[in-house]
Amino acid sequence: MVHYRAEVWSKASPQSDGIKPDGIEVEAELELPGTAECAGKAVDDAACAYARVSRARGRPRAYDPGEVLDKALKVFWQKGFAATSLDDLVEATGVNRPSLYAGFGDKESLYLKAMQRYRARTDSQLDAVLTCSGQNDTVRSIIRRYFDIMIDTYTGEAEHPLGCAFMCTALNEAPQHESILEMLQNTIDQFDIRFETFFAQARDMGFIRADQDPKALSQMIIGLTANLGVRARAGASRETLQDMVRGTTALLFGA
Amino acid sequence: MVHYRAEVWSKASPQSDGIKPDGIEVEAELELPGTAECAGKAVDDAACAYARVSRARGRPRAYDPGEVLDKALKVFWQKGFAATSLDDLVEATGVNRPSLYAGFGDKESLYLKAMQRYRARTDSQLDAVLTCSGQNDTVRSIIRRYFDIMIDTYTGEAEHPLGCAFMCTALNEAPQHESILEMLQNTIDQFDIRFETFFAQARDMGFIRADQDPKALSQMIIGLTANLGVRARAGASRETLQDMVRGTTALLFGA
DNA sequence: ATAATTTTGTACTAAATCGCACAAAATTAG
DNA sequence: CTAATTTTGTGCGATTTAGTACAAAATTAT
Repeated sequence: MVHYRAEVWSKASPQSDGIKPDGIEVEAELELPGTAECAGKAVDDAACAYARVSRARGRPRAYDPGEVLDKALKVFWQKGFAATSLDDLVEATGVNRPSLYAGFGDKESLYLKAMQRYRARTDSQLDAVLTCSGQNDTVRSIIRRYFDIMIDTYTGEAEHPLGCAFMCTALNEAPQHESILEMLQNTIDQFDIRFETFFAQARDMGFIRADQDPKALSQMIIGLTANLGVRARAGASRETLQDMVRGTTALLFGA
Repeated sequence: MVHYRAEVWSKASPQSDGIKPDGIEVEAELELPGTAECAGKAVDDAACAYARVSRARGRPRAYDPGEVLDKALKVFWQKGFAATSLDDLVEATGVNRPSLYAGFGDKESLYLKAMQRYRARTDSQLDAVLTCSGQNDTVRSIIRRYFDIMIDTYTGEAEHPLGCAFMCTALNEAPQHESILEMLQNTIDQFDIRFETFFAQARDMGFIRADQDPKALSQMIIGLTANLGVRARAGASRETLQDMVRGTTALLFGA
């Protein structure tokens, strides 16, 4: 897959000829897979009028950044941040050391990027499931589908289940790495917002009892999620986790 | 504090003169703080008739093993297992490297011992609180006292709260260290037993509704505990955590 | 006192680790 | 075709790390 690069610069200098005036800083660079046309369209869609899309000059990258992040994530998820060496990452990604640095920064930066990808993936999965569209779905069935996704994530792929990547690796590093702490806080905040919104909606639509506080429900679901994420890493089987979900959601939302 | 050592051996060779017959293996060694008499009494209390209690020969230890484990725990709790170096431990404990090895084994073994101490401390705190003695206490008040203890543990001592030591450090290492995984599983199992027993009792005594499954309730409480342990490490204040407990316990057990 | 025993503390070794220097390779621009 | 640019890949250097060897120190046993 060939990649194209879009340089985006300030709208204060309106030129659409694709030539950046001197003295104007490039504000962002985007990696765009596919053909030049498709890359250009992506830039249009993003309403970046003052951008230049072109095949990057110089020797082309031999790796796909997304794939590399996925491979790096696997290693971090398994071994944790501190115990993962750059040699591990070089071996797992197939990208040599200076290229990793050039492409992703140091180990901490690479870890953050890999975790962002993990989060983005989960987020988009949850976006698809966690909306109270009304009608056929009950809150209980929606929440159970949510837990199905999380159980999949926590037990999937590897021979041994790896649990929740955030709890299992980021928690460990939080006191020593400010940036990781921030990412962790941010992730928790997003989770809170997601569920509080969901349950507030559900209550407004009459799907849960009025005495069930959305914030408290939210904390219960997030707590159960944490519980699943921990137990998966401790070796609990998918079935065990599913049983947990059955019992607890019955308690909260009725059998 | 001077320490005494009790050698205990097989009851198959009944001699109470304190002299171990040749060919009989020493079965256990106990460290006993205090005077020789007090050490002897401890052995009596433990019904170890065939034991010899004496001041250990050779140069006496310059450190108290329990204090050293506490100091080591602090470091592991803060930095995690992998990122804690032996130099860190030497500095924190004041015990030099070969003495650490002689006294506690390698880093993994020291970590396990420190965590066992953490667990033992929590266990004894919970033993004192988590019994359904009936009468004045409601399940809700007992559970809230339980959460008070956990919040204390998760936010106490250090300037920045360190969260749950098991979730924050052992989870990270579980896939790479069989012994840590086992300890983690064991800890989870004990928690399950503790709460399932408690809620089963509570239900038998009519303190909770018959439709509230003890296993499900247990999972909810453990999940909330996990939630607290995570958020503490992410920087949540004691008050925030207490609010969480108020809301969720009200949801489960009534306001 | 002297021997036996155990812990302490210094100093060391071998291996691992992070991050980078530098030349070669691959591509675009002119 | 030549210059400019960017990535690749080998290899290295400085530092950190886990674990240990060994002599000195402190104590008990005889």
